[in-house]
Amino acid sequence: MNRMTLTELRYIVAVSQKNHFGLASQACFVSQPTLSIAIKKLEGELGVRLFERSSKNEIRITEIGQQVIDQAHIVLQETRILSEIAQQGKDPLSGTFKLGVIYTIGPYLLPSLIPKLKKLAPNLKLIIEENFTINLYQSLKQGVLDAIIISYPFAEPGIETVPLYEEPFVVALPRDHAWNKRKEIPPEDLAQEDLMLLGAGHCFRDQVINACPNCMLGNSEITRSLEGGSLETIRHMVAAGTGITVLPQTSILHSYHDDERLIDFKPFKAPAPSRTVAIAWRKHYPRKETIATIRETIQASPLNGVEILR
Amino acid sequence: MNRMTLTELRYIVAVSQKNHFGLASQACFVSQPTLSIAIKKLEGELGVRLFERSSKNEIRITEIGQQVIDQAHIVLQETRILSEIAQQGKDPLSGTFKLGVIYTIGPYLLPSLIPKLKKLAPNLKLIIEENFTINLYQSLKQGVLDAIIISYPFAEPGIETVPLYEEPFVVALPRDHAWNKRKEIPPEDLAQEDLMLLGAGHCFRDQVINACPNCMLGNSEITRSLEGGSLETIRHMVAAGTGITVLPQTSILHSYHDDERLIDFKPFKAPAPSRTVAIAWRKHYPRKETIATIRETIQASPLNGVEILR
DNA sequence: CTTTGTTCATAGTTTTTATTCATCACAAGT
DNA sequence: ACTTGTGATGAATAAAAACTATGAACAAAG
Repeated sequence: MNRMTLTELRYIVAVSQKNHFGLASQACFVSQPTLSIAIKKLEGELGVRLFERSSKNEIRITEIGQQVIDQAHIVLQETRILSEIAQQGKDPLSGTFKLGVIYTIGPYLLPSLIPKLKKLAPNLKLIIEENFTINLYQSLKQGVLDAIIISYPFAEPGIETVPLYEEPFVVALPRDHAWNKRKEIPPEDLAQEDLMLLGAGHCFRDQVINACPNCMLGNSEITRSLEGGSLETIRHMVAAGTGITVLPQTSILHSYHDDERLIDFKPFKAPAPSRTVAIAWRKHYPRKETIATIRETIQASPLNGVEILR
Repeated sequence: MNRMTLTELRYIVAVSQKNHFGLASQACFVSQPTLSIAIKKLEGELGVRLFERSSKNEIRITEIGQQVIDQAHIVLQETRILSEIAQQGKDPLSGTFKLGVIYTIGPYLLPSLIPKLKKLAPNLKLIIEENFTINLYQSLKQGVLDAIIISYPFAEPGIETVPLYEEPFVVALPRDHAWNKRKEIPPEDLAQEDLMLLGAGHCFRDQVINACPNCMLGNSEITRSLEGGSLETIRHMVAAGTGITVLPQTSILHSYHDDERLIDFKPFKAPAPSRTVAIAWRKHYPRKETIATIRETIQASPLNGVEILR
């Protein structure tokens, strides 16, 4: 079982154009016998004579030969299109890229990242999903997402990560809070206060709990009613004087609204608790250059108060 | 410069369907390394990664890979169509066949031949051209016609002929002609009469002149005015008593009209002059079977009074 | 009637490509 | 650690495609 070849199709097209085996073979950069044999083989496979050869004078294309050559043109045209498709796909900054970001990073990172990427890679269609780490990981593993931006610790088999930056946590107090004269807050002091945290599932919640011993002892009803809320919601509640919270440094950049005047941000006492933000992808993901571009874009002009990690 | 292969396209389509190199290789009846290497080569040529391989679990198709595979489907589909076209063209009794016939044979041969061929080869589209031998020959040589039916002598370089049948000439007299009691006419007697002949260009004219010595001595004005006429026109004139003529035997079969009663047909004295009707084609013409069918059809039920030649 | 030139076909050989078998490296589960 | 399933790799082999040289057919010119 021997099948027809694109080369053979190129040969018969050349013969049909030159009306001459010798000239056609030159046009194909092969010797004349090569072309003769290839066409003979193709004719044998198809079971039809494509050309009428007369010693002198020109070649004549048979009726069926003309139909076959017309179709060969179509086949070759489609292969050319295939090459073009691949050619366009070569650009790592083209096509669609699906990026997942956890809830507690997205609102602070994306507003600056997306316009920069759009400028740097106008042909890259970026699709963003915000979700919990666990859901992003599932989507990444299944191939629904191309990369995700999460917070350490994050180590999964078959997934590679690179840290992007480290951002310290800060304490957010109402202006009239008793601590508003303090320069810095030791993490263990938070145990005394009504600390509002995000619901379960947010890794930021766990990180804060880890960083601040016993802070969950005074676990109030307010905290429970915050399940499903966002950091922004909690910030509003701080402004309203409901309690205090811990926020990532980068969220302060977004405090250009009214809350700003009603909230005091206090750094933690060194060593301040912090989180490491990283980008993760499947180990065998083929478009690593695209990820590198995103990574560089984030690190080239980092958000305020974070430390770039290389 | 190394080009993509249809086999490679079949491989990537198989992998996309099986999501598994091993299974795909089985589906293609090759070993797994064969398939791996072929795909690697194709990816190298296209400059894009088509599949994301993870050791465990299934293969994932990249975004660009999916586009390439979609296009590969199209290419393969078009090659299948090409094969089908060739398959249909295999039937020698399909397609178009252009047959040329000289003026003095067409009207007598074609009325019986065409229906027979239509029944025998319903898929064969027959196109008929009637013309002088010289014009038919030109068209045959140029490939405009596939075969021609002519009268001997006919020998041209690059053209093959096979005789079909031999038909005697007969003399056509008005009923009231002086010769109407004679059983047969010696060719040389025609010199005495007002013989009407076709115009120059008709080979039948030359054949009659050759067969009947001196018949052109009494070359009348009538004969000259017949330039451009047909045998049927001349026959009408015989019926009208204008003169006598020589006709091929097969034309009598068509004398079912009124002229019949007004014309006497007399055979020539043996050896009666005759013409050999033959079919001719280019030596390298590829559809010889089609010609054989036409030839057999003509010879299977010959016209009245002709002798089949093999 | 031979010679010459053109053209495609064929033979024999070489080079290139495709394929195979055996084995490796890797990651997941057990 | 061991086993299993996966694709990749290396060396050897089979298959194909390619080339050079030559042949056969034939038309045109001497």
